Formats: sequence, C-alpha cells, structure tokens
Amino acid sequence: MAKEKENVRVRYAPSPTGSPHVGNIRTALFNWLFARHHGGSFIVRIEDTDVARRVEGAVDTILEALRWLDMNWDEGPEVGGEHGPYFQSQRLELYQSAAKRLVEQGDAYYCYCTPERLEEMRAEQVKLKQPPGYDRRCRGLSATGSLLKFISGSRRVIRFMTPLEKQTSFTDLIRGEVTFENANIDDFVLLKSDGYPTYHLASVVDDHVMAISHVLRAEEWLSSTPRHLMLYRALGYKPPQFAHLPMLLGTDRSKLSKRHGAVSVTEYKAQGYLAEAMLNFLSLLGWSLDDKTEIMNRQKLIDNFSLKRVSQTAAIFNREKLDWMNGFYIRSLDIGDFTRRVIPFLERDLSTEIKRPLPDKYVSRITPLIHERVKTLADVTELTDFFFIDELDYKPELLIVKKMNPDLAVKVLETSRKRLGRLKEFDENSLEGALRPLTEELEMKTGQVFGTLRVAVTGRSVAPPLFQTMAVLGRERCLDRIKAALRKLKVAPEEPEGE
RNA sequence: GCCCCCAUCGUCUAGAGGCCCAGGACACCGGCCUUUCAAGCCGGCAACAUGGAUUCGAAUUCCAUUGGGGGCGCCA
Repeated sequence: MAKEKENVRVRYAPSPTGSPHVGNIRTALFNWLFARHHGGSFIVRIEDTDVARRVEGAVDTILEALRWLDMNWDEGPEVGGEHGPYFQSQRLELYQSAAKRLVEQGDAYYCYCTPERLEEMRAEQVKLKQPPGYDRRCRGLSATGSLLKFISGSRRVIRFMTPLEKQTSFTDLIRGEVTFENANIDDFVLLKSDGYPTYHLASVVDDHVMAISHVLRAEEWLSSTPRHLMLYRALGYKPPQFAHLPMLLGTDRSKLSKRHGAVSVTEYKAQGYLAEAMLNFLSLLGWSLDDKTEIMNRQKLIDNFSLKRVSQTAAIFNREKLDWMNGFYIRSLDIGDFTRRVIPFLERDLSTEIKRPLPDKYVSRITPLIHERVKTLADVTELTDFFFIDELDYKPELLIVKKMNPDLAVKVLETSRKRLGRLKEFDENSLEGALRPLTEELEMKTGQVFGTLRVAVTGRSVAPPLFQTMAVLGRERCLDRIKAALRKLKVAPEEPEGE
C-alpha cells in the first residue's frame, strides 16, 4: 500500500484544439492535487494525433493556463523527463508497432472500408433503429484478400478485433464496479489511414510506457474504458487504476460549451478573476473537504485532497459563486498587491484618450476606495474612470437626487463651493469637517447634500465614499466639477411634468 | 435506438441506519450599520424525485419507475 503511494504518476493529456475549457482544467487540477497529495508525479502529455483539428498556438495557451494557476508539471513539454517525448505526434512508431503487433497476434485487422461506405452503413443503422457501430465487414478478410486490396492501393485502417462474448468489468475508484457487455462494443479503429493512432490506442500505449498509475479523467470516458481494458489485455500491459470524475455542466445541464458564455480559463483570467480564487472554486466542483470549509489555499487543498471525497454527480458551473469567491479573495489581498494587479486592467480598459502610463501614485490612492467593492479586477475601470477623465459627461437630471429640487441643488453646490475654496487642507477629515455641518445649516439630510455633491464631483450617483473621493481628486478638480454642475443646472430646461 | 453513469434546497455541497421534522456556502428576501454603492453583522425562504422492499428505525441498503447526463467517429 505505502509503496503504491510513492509511485503515483498521473497525467493531464489535453489535445491542442483551442484554449482549455474550465472542465478540462478542473480535470487537470484534480490530477495535480492527487499527485501533490501523494508526493507523486504530474505529467503533461500533448495528444496531438488529430492533424485536422490541430490549432496553432494551442499548446502555449494550455501551458499558460497551467502556469497561471501555478500547477507545475514534473514531466512534459518544456521540462522534458525520462519518458519523453511528450507530444504524441513524435511517438508515432510506438503506436504503429503496437498496432502491427496486434494484427500479427490476431487481435486486430486491416479494414479497407471507405468513409463513404461507413457513412452509408451508419445511415442505414439509424433508419433501422439499430445501434450504430462498425459492421465488421473486413473482420473476416483473409490475409491474401487483405494483401490484394492493399497492393491495389486501397487506404486502410487497423481495427481492434473486439471479443464477441463475455463482459468487461473494472473497479472505478469513484463509481465502484462497472460492467459492459463485450457484444455491445464494436471493432474500433486503432490506427487511422494517415498512420496516426486514435485516442484509444495512443493513450493506452503511452499510459503504459509512461508508467501512469492512475487515470483520472472526465466521466465522458467511462464508456470507452472497456475498450482500453481490452487493449491493455491484448498488449499484455497491466492497466492503471481508473477514476471517472463528474462532468461539469452548463446552467441548462448540458455539457459545458461555448454556448454557456465564458468557458476557457484564459477568458476568466482576462475578465479579472484571480488564479487563487479560480483554483479554490474549481476544487469545489465535485470535491469537498467537509460540511463547512470552502476557502482553502493551495496547500490546504493539497493536504486534504482525496478521491474518496470526489462526488459522483455532475456539477453545474455556478458563476455567481465564483464571483463571490473572487470578491472574497480580492478583499483579502493587501492593498499593495491589489493595486499591482489592478493596474494592467486599467491600462487595458481605460479610454485611450487618457495618458499612459497611468501615474502609480495616483492610482494607489484610488484603489483603496474600491478594494472591497469589486468582484473582479476588471470591475475597477468602470468604478474609477471618473478619476481619470477630464470632462464628466452626465445628464443634469442626475444632480437632482431624492427629495431635492433644482433650487436646492444649486444652493448646496454654491455653498459648498465657497466653503471648499476656503479650506486649508483638502483631506478627508477637513472635508468632512467642512461639509458635514452644511447639512444642518441648510436644514437638509445628509443624503441630499452629499448625494448632490457626489453627482457633481463624480458624475454618478453610485461612487466610493465622498470625502475620500474628493480628497483624491484634489481641490482644483472638485471645484471645477462643481462649477460645471452649476452650469448644467442653470442651462438645463425645467423638466416637463409627467415625462 | 442501444449501452453506461447519476439523483439532498434554484446552484455547489455535508450526510457512509438512529446524532437529520436534514447542516454549510452562493444566490434571493428582510433587518442592523450607513452620505450612495459595497463590505460586515443578524435573521429568513428553500431540498432527501416517485413507488415498493429490508429493518424496531432509512436521505443513508435493495429493486423498479421517472428524470438528468454521458457514450455509441479514420475527434479527443
């Protein structure tokens, strides 16, 4: 038992067809946590055996995602390892010789059926309401017949000769014993006509050669597991242990896809989610520590991760909870760290008319004001753009806050303008000292006075605390904005009733 | 159509026969705090899919039904 623990070797085997899906990364995370928990190895292997679907740059995107979440790999691209290469496209001979060996052993055969024929066959099966699957036409082909077709130039694949009887069972670490009737499994392709292996062959060969101890993959693979087991047996390999993780679904309960909005981790990063939050959130999709612990850092996750606590039920990716958790992590950042992380988002999203680079000192006076008010780093721009813009653009009506009228608003603005002009210091305390008494003097509520000022100074009715905001903006800017507001009020026509 | 998996609040989940007329979190709804918005604190709403069986006792075991998901490619 203890010996097995030391030999834990798991892999994340993405196919470079685009930017990685959160579900895909969740699978990577569980593999990574499992490896780290057991002191084993986490291997990254690129399954680039589909020439047609390969996407340029996808490998980099995938590795970048892993790096962002700080999931380091012990073997794989860039770092190498004893079992390389870690790109399947560079291991073709391995699969080809395995396939050939299976043919020689009588466990596989050449198939000359054309894609067109297979399509017709499938159409027919659908029409007759039969289960789709290869009809095994070439299975009985004699060696001579096969050779003749080959010489005549027909393209061919290698198919596995699936046993027609009995059943295949195995113990899934999460679901227990699972059994399949062999008769329901068709003669699947091992080697495509372009000489590339299918997933089934390649993953079995590689998992064996790379000494993978546990295969942790999404549940969508559960029904191909008997094929893999048959292959292990035919090749004389000892199979690894299997654990099929619950799927991640979209809000409509179907397999998570682009239709469900942001699905790639790269997008989440760009939207201002923190890697720490994403990691924590993903870890809770299909796994839990106990009945109350939710906030866990990387080390705590590693310490506690266990397949025994992985659920069997598919989970819906709940964006609202992610938002909450991201906000929680943001709030727990110290202000310097928060500011440092915010700057790239401001640089990216603020109007191009604003001079770059943004002044660090000014920005670091602003960030404390919205630190606990954002759910994502990208939220900051919208909340703070009035700090950077010269001319505020807003409707004059906005200046008439609740329980106010234009005359009162003018009064508030005029009075505060005078008062602010005389202030010695323009910091939070003196501002409060000067403005708070105004409410009594004018016999108004704080909401009326401060609300009006808020709009004048920020151009919006929702903003960070007034005195701090004004202090950061500075006297000159505040006075200019109050003047501008006054102008808006005097120029603005009376609002017609009932509009 | 066939095969496989799954089934606790809207969502993520705790629960491995009595501790559960079911606990936590998000969301939602109130309240407090408060210059707006947040944050924070307090409170509330809300679930064991259905039917059988086993048992003194079932959310927990078994069987059906229903529902959901996944798979059935020269894709992974």
